[in-house]
Amino acid sequence: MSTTSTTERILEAAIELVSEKGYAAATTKSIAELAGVNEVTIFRHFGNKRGILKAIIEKFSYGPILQKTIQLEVTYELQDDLLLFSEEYLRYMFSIKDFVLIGFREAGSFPEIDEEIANIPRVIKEELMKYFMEMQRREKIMDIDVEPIAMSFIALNFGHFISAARLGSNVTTIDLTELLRTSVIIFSRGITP
Amino acid sequence: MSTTSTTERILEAAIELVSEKGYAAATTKSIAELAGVNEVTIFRHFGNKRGILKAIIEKFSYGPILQKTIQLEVTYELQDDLLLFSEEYLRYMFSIKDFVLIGFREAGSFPEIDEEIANIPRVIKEELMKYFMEMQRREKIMDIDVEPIAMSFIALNFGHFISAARLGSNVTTIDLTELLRTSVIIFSRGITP
DNA sequence: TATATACGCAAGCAAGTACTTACATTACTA
DNA sequence: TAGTAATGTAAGTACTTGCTTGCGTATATA
Repeated sequence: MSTTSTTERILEAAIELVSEKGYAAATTKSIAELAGVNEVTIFRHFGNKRGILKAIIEKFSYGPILQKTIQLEVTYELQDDLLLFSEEYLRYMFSIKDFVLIGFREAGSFPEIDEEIANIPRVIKEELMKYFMEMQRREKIMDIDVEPIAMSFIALNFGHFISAARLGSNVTTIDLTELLRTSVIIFSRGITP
Repeated sequence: MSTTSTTERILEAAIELVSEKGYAAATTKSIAELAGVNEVTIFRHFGNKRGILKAIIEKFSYGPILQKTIQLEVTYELQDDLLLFSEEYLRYMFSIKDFVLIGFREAGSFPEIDEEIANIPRVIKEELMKYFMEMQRREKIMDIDVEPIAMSFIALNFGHFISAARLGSNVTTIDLTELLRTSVIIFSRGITP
């Protein structure tokens, strides 16, 4: 037997299958098979199929990780800070990539997921706005409403994430770090007074 | 009876249900019901369930991608052009929103969709690159590789689209046109020499 | 040693699903 | 008016799916 707990193995299998095929198409039988567990064991652990997804949501919605991720060491050098943020953001998003995918897929049938997914940009927006306001105080960026600035920067990074995660090299062969560098340069110049 | 053809009514119902619940959860019975058609009629028209989705893919892949705006209405005033492009892009994306959603959901089971979805940014990228190169010739934007510039601008707009389409007002209450204006201003300044 | 806990295995059930077949009905067309 | 194409209706089939039940087995703990 493997070292990880049964519950954990079932969850991992479920995450993989649901993110790949969707909730309905990921049968309890296939999940059990991938987890190397008898199908009955799933029901003993989670009650019913919905229970698996509820457990997945709980597992990922452990928010503090996100909070920690964005609180980086700021130097108040605009370009450096934004690049660091972008890199950290993408690292985080890739670490929860499967969950984001599940979120986009099953939001209709599981409203709780929508809640969690929407929470990510909300938290990030607040943090970014604080940073931009401080930068305005130091007169290092333009003096306009910081919320659309923050939203735009998030949109930019999120766009890169989806592009890399779902389209891969189907659209461009430029690697992600290179793309990030360019877009951060553009954005920094764009909000510098 | 309604004026639209039976085939069309079935397709519309299928698009609505599949984009909302996913392919597996959208049963032929429910599609028939929504279309106001007997279930058997579906099989007479499309052979089997997969046939419906194939028809959906074909229906969308024949539509032109953006097309008109970029080539015809450019003024070579950077900010004006980019804003016009952004608005047109979002209008287009919203018009095929359901299809994009289906694409993200069922790409795993229907590789043909992935092909079509990836085609959208690819075509747009080419168009944008041409424009940026012309702008470089006119010395109106910085002289760096145009591909990452184009990719960044697409990422930015795509991010706004997803944000508006899936998160709605859960993250920000600023309306989309306002957001677009700010992000275009930032981007324009960012690539101006 | 005795008992509880966790899991596997086999069988099965009720409900749903995609899909078929056979026949009746309507509407348009030659 | 006769015939053809498109749809509805009814019934059914083969299969899958989530879930349950009953029982046997291994491991750990008291």
